[in-house]
Amino acid sequence: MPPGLKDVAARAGVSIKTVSNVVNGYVHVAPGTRARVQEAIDALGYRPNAAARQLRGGRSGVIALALPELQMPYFAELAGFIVQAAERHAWTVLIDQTDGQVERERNLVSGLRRHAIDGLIFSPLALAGGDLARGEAGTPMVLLGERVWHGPADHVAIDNTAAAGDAVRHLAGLGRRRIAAIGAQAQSSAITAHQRLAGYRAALSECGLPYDASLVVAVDSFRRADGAAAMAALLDRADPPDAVFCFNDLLALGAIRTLLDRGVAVPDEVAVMGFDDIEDGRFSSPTLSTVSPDTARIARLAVDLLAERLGEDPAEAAAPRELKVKHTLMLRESTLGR
Amino acid sequence: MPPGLKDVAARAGVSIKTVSNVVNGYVHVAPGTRARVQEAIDALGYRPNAAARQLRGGRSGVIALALPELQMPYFAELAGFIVQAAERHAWTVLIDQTDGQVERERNLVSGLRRHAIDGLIFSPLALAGGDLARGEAGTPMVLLGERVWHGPADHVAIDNTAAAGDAVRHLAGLGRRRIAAIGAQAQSSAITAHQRLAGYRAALSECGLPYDASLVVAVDSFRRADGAAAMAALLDRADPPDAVFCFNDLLALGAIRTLLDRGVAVPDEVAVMGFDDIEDGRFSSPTLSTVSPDTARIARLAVDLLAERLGEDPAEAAAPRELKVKHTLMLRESTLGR
DNA sequence: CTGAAAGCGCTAACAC
DNA sequence: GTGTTAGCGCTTTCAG
Repeated sequence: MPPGLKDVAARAGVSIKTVSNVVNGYVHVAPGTRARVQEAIDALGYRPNAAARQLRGGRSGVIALALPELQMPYFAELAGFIVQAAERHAWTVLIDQTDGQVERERNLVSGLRRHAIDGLIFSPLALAGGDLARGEAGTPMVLLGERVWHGPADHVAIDNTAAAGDAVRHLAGLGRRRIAAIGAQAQSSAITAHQRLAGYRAALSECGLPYDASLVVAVDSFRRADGAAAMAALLDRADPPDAVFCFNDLLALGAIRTLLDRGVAVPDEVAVMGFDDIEDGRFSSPTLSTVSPDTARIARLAVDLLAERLGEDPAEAAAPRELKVKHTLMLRESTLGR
Repeated sequence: MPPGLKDVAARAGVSIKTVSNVVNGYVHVAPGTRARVQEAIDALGYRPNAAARQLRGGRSGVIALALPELQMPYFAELAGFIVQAAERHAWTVLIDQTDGQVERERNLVSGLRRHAIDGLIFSPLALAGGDLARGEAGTPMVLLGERVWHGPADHVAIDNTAAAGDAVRHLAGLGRRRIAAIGAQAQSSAITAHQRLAGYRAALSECGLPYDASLVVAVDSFRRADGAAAMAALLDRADPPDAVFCFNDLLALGAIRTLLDRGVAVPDEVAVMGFDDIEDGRFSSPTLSTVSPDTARIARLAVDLLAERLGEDPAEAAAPRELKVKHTLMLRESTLGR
């Protein structure tokens, strides 16, 4: 049985309140008393009981981060940055993996969680906006990605459509004319894929290039293997593309692998762009040109938004806010050559 | 103010205990009563208060996972597997990043945490065994990696020394004679690096190859950039190696990048082995030969060990257990060629 | 099968 | 400056 406040109080010969004061760094404690209490604390190895504190005070000091899967480098990097940012607010981060399943995402958002959290940062994959109109009761949430959600949630995102457009314009600027896209998704709920596809189409027409639906390859998930398979399908065509825009870096890395396997030169014969700017792409061969979303900044903003919400009077809460984060193009060997 | 048990009780016209029974799935509740209570629960949107539950029952349903950094793919993959395994026990996982700093690792282990957890899975990097003799009071811990810890902690690990030896023997079996090592560490606390180095040396002598200290390159951390720099140093020598064993995959991928940059053929001129078998290595060019530790199994075992500890009577706790997990060699292009 | 009441460890009024 | 006391929301004896 771990020692409680009253054990410490007994040993120090003071009241429980005085111990509490010392523990919480209250100012008005006589130095002698403080010392005696501290001694007792150390001797007994006293640690405040987090559950009791929370029951009383209402806050757990824990925020949840819900994301599809830590195994995907982009989300792992994001999670790392979130944990770092949370530290500055003395928060600990709890991880919920949704595997991109609608059901699990729904549960999270509707507050069906077993554990007390002060806030939620949510990176949805499959979340259909409509059926989730009623937000989680009480706990503030910030959404990563475009606003597909019509509850009282803040969100921070880059402009996916514009970013995808930039990538395609870069490819077109290189003189590429048959630009394929890898990463379309069947389910209409895959908002990210839809936005990137929209950007791709917009940029194409803007550059005076025809839209050829057969150059758009759908994938089941955004993994290397999917990218590799999609690229193989593209190469099997009579008229293969001279460039590919992949909706994330993993797809691009998989595509490059297929290209090199088949002896196709990158970028000479086929240029490749990715999206996310994960570490892998900076050391792959060839290094990967990609859209860089400044993930560290996204993480910091998300955590800070949560902090603001927790600081404000719930009665006069500000309206949901949307923060746009700038993206940049990282141009490397997979489009520029060496 | 969220509704409590008593609100539900009032609405259903029963006592607080009956509601509690329904919530906890007690058997002996009259069907009619149950229905009425359930109706009230739904109407009010009642959710049990986790803090109060824990205060009463003692368990939080949360385990902590302490690791150096989610940004490193191996740890991200590990974390993903741990979260998955924890789900099967209805646990949520809370992440603590130590950045490999001794101070932070020490704090974690000595129980200086703000949040209530039922157990801890700890992947130490810099932890010096000696100064940490007294384990965390109460909460069970399982250590990932060799036993450098002399408190009451279980641990699960692969045999690093043997695994490193296997890697080097593979290289020697290919006819390589000047086998370098990248990943030695200055601090004596870096146990993993030491074990892999020991395996390297043992295998070398076993194969009748001389040990040349100048072929062992130390690094600050196990990142791609470090591997790239180390490889560059190796290539600048008068007599560069014909093979490199890197202490993890990131170092290996960095090394390969340098090799290709300099026009050195892999594996023809220099063969490269890594360690960890992260996803990246399966799609890199060339694909990476590596030691595969079966991370999913490690994660599952770690969580199950924790579960056992939590299930047992603390009075008659079993002695600390050590679980060895088998490793395998994944041989790919970076040593075998295409 | 259901109700009443005690108390988990802590904090915050409020006395002294 | 320090002590007393009343709950936070829940589970759990113990009665009925």
